[in-house]
Amino acid sequence: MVTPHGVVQTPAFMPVGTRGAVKAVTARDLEDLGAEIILGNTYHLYLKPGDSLIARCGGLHKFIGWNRPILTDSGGYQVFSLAAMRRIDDEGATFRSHLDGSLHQLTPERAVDIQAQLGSDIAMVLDECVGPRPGSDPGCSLTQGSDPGRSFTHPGSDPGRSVTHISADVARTAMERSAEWAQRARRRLLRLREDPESVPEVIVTNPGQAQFGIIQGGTDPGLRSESVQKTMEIGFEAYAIGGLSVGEPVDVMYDIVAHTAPLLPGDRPRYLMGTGMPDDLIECVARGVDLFDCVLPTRNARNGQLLTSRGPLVIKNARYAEDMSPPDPDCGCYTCRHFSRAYLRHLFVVGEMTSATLNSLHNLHFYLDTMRRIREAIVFGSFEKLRREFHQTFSRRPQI
RNA sequence: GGCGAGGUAGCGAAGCGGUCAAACGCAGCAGACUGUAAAUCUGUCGCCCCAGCGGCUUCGGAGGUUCGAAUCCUCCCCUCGCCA
Repeated sequence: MVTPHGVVQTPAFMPVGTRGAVKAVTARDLEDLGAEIILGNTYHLYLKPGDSLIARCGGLHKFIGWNRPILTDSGGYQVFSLAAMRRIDDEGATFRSHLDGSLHQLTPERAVDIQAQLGSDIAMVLDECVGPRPGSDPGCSLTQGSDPGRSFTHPGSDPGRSVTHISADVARTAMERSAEWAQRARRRLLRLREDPESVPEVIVTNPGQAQFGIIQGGTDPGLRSESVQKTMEIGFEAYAIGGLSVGEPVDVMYDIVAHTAPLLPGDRPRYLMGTGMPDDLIECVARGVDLFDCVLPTRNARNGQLLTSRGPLVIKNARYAEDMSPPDPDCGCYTCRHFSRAYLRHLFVVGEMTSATLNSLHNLHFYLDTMRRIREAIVFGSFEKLRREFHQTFSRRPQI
């Protein structure tokens, strides 16, 4: 995949740096780990420090000291994850800021403008992501929403662990609206490309920015097909599969990927948004995916879970208190080369910041190395063997 | 030696006649986490078990009052503070 800031080998994994930083690690760490592209978030960077500020500072790459490719998500995921504090209508999404409670409207056009100012190499269109997890009442809150001014839940409240079904209605509405929004986003970007003077309030900091459309449609293959058709009619540099890994059973996710990916152009990267566990990566590569991002390696690292060649390892468990072996004996990362489980457990238990850093370095290494191995296996014809290996190591998690 | 305050589960700390195996916090133990409101959240947390509105032993110690005591009374032990 060729971008203004360099080439990305695919299949690729993008570490998530929502607010302009991959939590707990430095840009140099990421370079050393071999990360070729990272992800940033429109919604978060718009709220702080603001896209205009970043534009005035020369764009996101310069601002964060990362000169390799960046993909920015549109804020579509926040439409989903902040369900309790936003309202959606055809125009766009109105958010109650999670930082200070202020109201903000994110429209498809605005999401394009913000990303133009950020100057990422790949901009995502604003979409409406739906799934079983966040909304307390997904069946209706997705479209109606209550007044975002009053419905304020606190981070700790964790509203939606319970899995409910996404009604076909809701999935269709979200899919159709996403397609409308995609159309508007494309129109906006083309205008910025062709006649930037006509939009003086936007500083385009990366003229070579690509724009990806996003396929929605929930867990219904028919809706997915429709979404592919509508989105490809508009025409984007490439396409992403959204609305998965949002609480549905993993097998359903696999099936939808298997259905959807082959419908997308084979000569363009197919991006599966927000996935997944290590075995999900290889399973979805097998189904045609080229690009991934996921907070799992970094978040789980901070929460004490290491992903290793032997499977998940919860470093905080008491059994590692005096275990002087490395987290993963087969891993060559900085953490595994230098530190023991006993020490890493201690760092976690006492809450040292280094814990987050060392755990994150390991997990990111594991993810990036997994992608390297997948690429090699494809070239050398050992893909199925590698796939079996991952399947055995990360055997199916129990489904709800 | 005198006066005062207090001794509750690993620690801190509520409770002051029944609904108390005892709130809450911490520590401990386990789990969750998938386009990051997350260095977060959830469960568990006296002992036993066939895990139940189950059994057993608890609230410094010993007696007592009461149908019933962590809660009331008596004596004792021990901490801390002030004064000698």
